[in-house]
Amino acid sequence: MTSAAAAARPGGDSVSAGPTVPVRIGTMERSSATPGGRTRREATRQKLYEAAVTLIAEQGFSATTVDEIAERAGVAKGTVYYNFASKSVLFEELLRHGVGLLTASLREAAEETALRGGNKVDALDAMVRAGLVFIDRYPAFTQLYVAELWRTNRAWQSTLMVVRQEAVAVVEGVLREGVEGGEFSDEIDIQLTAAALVGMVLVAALDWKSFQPERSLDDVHAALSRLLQGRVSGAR
Amino acid sequence: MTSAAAAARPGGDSVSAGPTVPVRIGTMERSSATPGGRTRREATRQKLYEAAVTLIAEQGFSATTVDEIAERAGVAKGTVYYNFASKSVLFEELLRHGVGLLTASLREAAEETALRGGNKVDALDAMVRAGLVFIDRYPAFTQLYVAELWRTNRAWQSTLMVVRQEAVAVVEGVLREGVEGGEFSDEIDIQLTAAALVGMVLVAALDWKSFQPERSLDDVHAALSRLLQGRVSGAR
DNA sequence: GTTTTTGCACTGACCAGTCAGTTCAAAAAT
DNA sequence: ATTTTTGAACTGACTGGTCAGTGCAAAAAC
Repeated sequence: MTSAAAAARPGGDSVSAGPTVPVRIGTMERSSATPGGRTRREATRQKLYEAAVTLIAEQGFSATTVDEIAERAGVAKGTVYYNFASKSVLFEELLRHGVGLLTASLREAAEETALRGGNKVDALDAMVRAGLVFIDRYPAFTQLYVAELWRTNRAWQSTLMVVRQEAVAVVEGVLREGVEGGEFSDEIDIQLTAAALVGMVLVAALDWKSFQPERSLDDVHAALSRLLQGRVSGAR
Repeated sequence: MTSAAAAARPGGDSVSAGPTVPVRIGTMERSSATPGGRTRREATRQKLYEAAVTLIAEQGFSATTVDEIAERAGVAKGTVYYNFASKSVLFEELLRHGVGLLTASLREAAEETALRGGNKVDALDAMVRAGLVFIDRYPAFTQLYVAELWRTNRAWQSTLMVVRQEAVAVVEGVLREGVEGGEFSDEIDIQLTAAALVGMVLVAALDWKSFQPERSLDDVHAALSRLLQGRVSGAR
């Protein structure tokens, strides 16, 4: 209710006034570090992310209840609201968190290839692999992300767009450098090609996880590499 | 049947017991053929499909209410339940309807290419175009389909799998024929490659519709053709 | 002693599905 | 030709249940 006002008001009257729901904690908090180095709070949030991501991937956002999330995370419902302002906010931060991991991973793959003196096709290939590794590790997140990406009229729409662009931009960057360096035709449509490549990996990987989960990552990677490098047409 | 309804009824009840809710009518009913040739019922169902597809694409299944669907279709809520057993059933039949259209379109593209004596790459290219045409015409359906495809634990899961397989099988068929005829390497992974191709078109097309809607279909098709035929690497 | 979590009762909005009743055009009866 | 009947199609107020979010005192963790 008036939690916003209470949160905005700095301490002072700690008599009976304050539920003081801290919606957002500062990064430099002095909150005691646990043996693990993380704050207790962070650990709880992580548990909630993990619970939410699988449930929402399976059922969708609206069909997943806060009670379910709390139960699977093994915490009380009140704890969810102590840590997140609302169900939507929990979801939004989960999206940011997840795509952040992916983007970092893609970027690292591209940079590492460059350092090793690989060409742009190598970089693309490394990013395909990084994408597969990510999806292999976080299949539920991927599922949920795909399900939400092209929706409209949702609260977290803008968050999603920002975060999507960060990830796709990494691919576009490699394509652009490839064109500038003469390795790729300058007639390619960078934006559309980037989207198509992402789609290729995304859908192939989801197909892999859904229908042929026994196959190895290397195996799947090899099949996609072949397609990427145009080694499909032409027998042998 | 609960006693509540009977208790609330003031009197003068009808003789026969049955409320007789006809969920499904026989095809040879005396259902009046309207001027359009379609039955009234069919027209109503079509309106409901159209209303449901956009709403669910925007908001998702659970977040879309039956009241909303009825309102947008311009019918009363009861009419929805007169025509469909439940909200899920409406959605399920909508899925079947839509994917049926896509599958037919893909099949036609492949067959027509074969008739014209085209090779398998031509067939693939024609199917890419057919996919784009479909998405161009039914963007909301596509959106909704992608959002639901990899979910688990949902009532319509099995329906979706069946219908997905029908569509993907068309692509797999062309790839298989291509391998058998020596046009494609026999080392390609048919299932995974088909999924990747579908993903390429799907994601590129959704990107097109979402972020560059002003571009023409031909333009987008050209970009994907280039990628499909491996004309990306290699300057010029 | 401060922060975080718990447990649980509570509220109010919202929503899927129901059902008694209405409409109306075609069929049957007159 | 006119009236009556029929029943598929449709209507919308209503119900029973669900769920996001609240409030708070006490416990646990730090």
